[in-house]
Amino acid sequence: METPIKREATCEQELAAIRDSLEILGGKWKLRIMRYLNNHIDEKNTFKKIQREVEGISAKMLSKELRELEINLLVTRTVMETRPITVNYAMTEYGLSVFPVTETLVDWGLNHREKIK
Amino acid sequence: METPIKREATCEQELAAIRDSLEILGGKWKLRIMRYLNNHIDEKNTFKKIQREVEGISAKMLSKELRELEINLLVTRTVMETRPITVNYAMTEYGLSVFPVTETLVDWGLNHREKIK
DNA sequence: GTAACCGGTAACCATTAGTTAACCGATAAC
DNA sequence: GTTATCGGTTAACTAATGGTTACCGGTTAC
Repeated sequence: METPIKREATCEQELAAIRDSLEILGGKWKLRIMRYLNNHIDEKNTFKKIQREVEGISAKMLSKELRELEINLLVTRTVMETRPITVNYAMTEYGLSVFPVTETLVDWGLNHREKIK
Repeated sequence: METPIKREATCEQELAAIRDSLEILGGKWKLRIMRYLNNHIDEKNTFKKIQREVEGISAKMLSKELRELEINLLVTRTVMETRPITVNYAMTEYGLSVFPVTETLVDWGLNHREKIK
């Protein structure tokens, strides 16, 4: 993975950058899926397995979200010639760059739960 | 601001934490508003000023999003006795804890724009 | 033969998110 | 007296999100 370059930006550019990020990573499921894949990077992650572990997601949504992540080169989809056929989803090199985003959200969420308790 | 404690968590807990974070910070506008306020922390940030600078947001959405941020103790709302009356919005101490989240999204967005160019 | 697992898709529906435009009272500027 | 500013609210609407159920072909286990 290439080291991300630290960039300078005006407030306006920063807000546009957040908008761009959310266009690709926003919504209820994408960052959760990315985090799951990041936590299981050396395993085979089939459709059903992801659906079991990303709690609450329907087949329809999972299918749609994975397709969009694939289009944005964050995830790869590989049909495995097993019996029955399985499909393996994996993070790309580029997908790894999302890790800091999920990390800050995990930290914030854990901290928030403590705070409101 | 208290130093956030680093917490250990299972994958399941991490995904739940992301869900919690997104319940409060998710959607098209909240993180952009938070970033704007963070970048103008020592200024008076009136409703109209925020609306001008968070490009594209309507009065209705801004009003709704600020109300929700206020409910979650991330932002304060203060009516100023100026003529005409203005309303000042400011980040709370707790609101500052969102900074790392917006920071990673800014970085990712800037990097992504470079990448797809 | 029947049931179950895999990786989905299709149709339908309800809810939420977000946009647009008009409007409000109060005050100030011309 | 008219227009503009401030901080919104309201209504009407469309688009996007998401859930539910049923179903598909292919394969394996009983």
